Amino acid sequence: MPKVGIEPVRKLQLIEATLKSIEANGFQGTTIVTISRLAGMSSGIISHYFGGKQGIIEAAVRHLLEQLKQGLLTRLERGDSQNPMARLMMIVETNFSGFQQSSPATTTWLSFWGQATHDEGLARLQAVNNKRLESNLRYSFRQLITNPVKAAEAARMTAAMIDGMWLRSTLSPAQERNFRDSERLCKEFIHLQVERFGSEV
Amino acid sequence: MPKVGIEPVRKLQLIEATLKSIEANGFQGTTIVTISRLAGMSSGIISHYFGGKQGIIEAAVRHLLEQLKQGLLTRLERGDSQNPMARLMMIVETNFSGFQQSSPATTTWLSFWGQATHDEGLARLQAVNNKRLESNLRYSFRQLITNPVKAAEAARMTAAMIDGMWLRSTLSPAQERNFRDSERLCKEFIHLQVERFGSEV
Amino acid sequence: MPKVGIEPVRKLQLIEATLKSIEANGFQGTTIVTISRLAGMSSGIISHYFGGKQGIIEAAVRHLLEQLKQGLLTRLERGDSQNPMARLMMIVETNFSGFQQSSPATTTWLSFWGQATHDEGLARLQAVNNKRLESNLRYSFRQLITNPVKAAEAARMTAAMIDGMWLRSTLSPAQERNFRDSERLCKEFIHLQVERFGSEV
Amino acid sequence: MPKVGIEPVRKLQLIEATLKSIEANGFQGTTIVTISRLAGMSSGIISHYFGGKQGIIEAAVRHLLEQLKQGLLTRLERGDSQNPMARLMMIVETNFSGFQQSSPATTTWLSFWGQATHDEGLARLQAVNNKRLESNLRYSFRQLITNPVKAAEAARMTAAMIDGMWLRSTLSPAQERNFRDSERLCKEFIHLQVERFGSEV
DNA sequence: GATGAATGAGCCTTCATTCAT
DNA sequence: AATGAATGAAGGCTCATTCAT
Repeated sequence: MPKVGIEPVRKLQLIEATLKSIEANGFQGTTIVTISRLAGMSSGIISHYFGGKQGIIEAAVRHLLEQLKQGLLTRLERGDSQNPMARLMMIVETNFSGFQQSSPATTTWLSFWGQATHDEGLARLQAVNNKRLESNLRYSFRQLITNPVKAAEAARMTAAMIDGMWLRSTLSPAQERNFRDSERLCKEFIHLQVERFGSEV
Repeated sequence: MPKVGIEPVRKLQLIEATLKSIEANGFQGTTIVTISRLAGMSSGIISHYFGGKQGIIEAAVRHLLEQLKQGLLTRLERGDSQNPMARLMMIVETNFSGFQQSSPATTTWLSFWGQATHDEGLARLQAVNNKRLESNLRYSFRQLITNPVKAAEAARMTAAMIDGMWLRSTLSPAQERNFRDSERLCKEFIHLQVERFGSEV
Repeated sequence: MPKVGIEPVRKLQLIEATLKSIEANGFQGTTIVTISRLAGMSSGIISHYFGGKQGIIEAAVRHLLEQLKQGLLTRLERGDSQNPMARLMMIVETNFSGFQQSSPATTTWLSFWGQATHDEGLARLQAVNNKRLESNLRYSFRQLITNPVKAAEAARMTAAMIDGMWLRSTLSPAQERNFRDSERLCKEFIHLQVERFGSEV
Repeated sequence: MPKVGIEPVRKLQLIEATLKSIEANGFQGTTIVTISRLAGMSSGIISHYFGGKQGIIEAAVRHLLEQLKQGLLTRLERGDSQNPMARLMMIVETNFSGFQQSSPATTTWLSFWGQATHDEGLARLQAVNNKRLESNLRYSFRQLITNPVKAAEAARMTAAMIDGMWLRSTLSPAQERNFRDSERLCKEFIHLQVERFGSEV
């Protein structure tokens, strides 16, 4: 009798081990062995399930992106997704939520980004994610700012500020990180934009 | 006759070769051999002068940081460094100037950042640079915004927006990069902050 | 009810899959997996039935040798096996018959030979086969050539020519292979030997 | 001061180690490690000088082919190369000379042949060698046998007999190998051909 | 009997480092 | 001071074998 459904389980275990390893050892320090050891499995299993190291790395990125996507969807379901300003706040919160669980994902993301410029597959995933954030923001800004050019610019600036806050926090010494403040400032920036340009109707 | 000062020349040539190699081959694709070949020297020379690969990488980062620092100093000397708003504009311009010379430095920076979270030496250098940008901005904002908390927040937001714009541009497909717009939006954000909080005196 | 005789069937299917795989992927490219997949069975079955990869390879060689042996027997039954010259022709035809069915066996044989010098089991099988060909030829030559030394030498030379023609054809580019000619020349050589030494009675 | 000419020396040492390893361990059993250990060097040296395992294997084959070629040239210089029959004898002797030095080359050749069917580079080298033998034989046969078709066939048959004798000897148990006899029979075959068809002028 | 998930030894390759010259 | 030949540890990958089911 075949163990039905063992494959998805193993894959998830290995992806989580990959993220742990990148957090602990960095992107360069992460090898087939560090991953498989963290997962409590043999080294051969990775090629078995993902075709190779490249495969599991991309799978791990997709996993993180999916989590981010689901995080926003969950927030939208719970809250007042019809209210544009509330939706903007949810977007910000979603993008900072990864920080609340210590710095695991943080380091991982940056490692991926650093790799993306020289890795076709990762670059594409990254580009999709970047566009999604900006387009999500633009959608709501347009409901608050009549001038479409201003709305688009507000979205672009907000996206940049979110990423910038996130990047600078990640690169700061641990004790100086203040994600709460970062999140607050991003939200204030959104309010500022809407106050300034929202009345230009 | 001692060949006075031959060492600094060699070192500079090697650092420039390092940056060229990272631009051409990526961080991973850069090896002792690719660097030394680009510099027209032997592979052993790198350990000789920098103690190892790690050494030349850090030296290259220091070189880029120094260039950034000098870029601002040069602009301040040429322009009206007494005018706070003019000085803020110069800071923005300096941080986007790297882009004007194609994407060499761009890729390099991101590679370094990705590496920094797991590299003591790089992390320290990066932290120093991050603080300098924010403190430079804060110094001028304080002359324009009376409320010191607001001035500090404006500096932090501006720094984040600069880095975020830079990051997103770097990760975007080449044809979509628009550094001019990025620079303009950062400047507009500064004006917006000053308009909004500058009159609160 | 015991499934009598299921094992021989499985074994034959696996041996045929082995030959197919060697033909398609080469000796090196043939793995437990390529074989078992071609046979539509699990990879574990091979160790189960043959004790390991080595086992199924030897079984496949035995299978080919047996086919060769049966090929001659069939020809002898059909033809005039009492006529020494006719029997010699049949031996030649049998040894070239493998070629008529494309190049499958061809590649396989050479792979086995290359392996045989460092594989006890294969070497023994190979030696048996070589001796059989020569002794088969000698038996008929003795009925045509009185001098037993000359008969033995004729057998040895004929065997060498058959193998040599076969080898050179196999190693030639596909378009240059001419098995018909090879077979004809071997037959002519036999006639030449008999003409020359057969009358020495 | 660069060690001028060290490269050819190292390459030759490594090629000889490769042949030794194939003789001792077989083609499959020959690895980067077995070669480099036999050469008394590190494993990295092979990729350093030959670009990889494939590179050193092909270099080894070229080495053997070159030896064969030079063997014939040397014989032709020493003997009466103008005499067609003498030249034919030299060709036979050259092709059996490898045997005199124990069975090293013997095993190696067969390993290469077995590999050639699945290796582009080896196949080409092998084809060149095969053609050379046949064309060398044909050249002399034409001076002895007027009928060009018969001369070509004699060349083809002789080439096949040489290879076949060689192959069967290699695959025979050591004690049964009789290279002297093999060589003699090949020579007798040539005489037989010339006796039979040479007078057909 | 039969499966196929999992193992892990062994392979080739890369590359920072060393050191005799 | 400078070279570059040589090293060998470490990486990713393959694949015959094992074994719980």
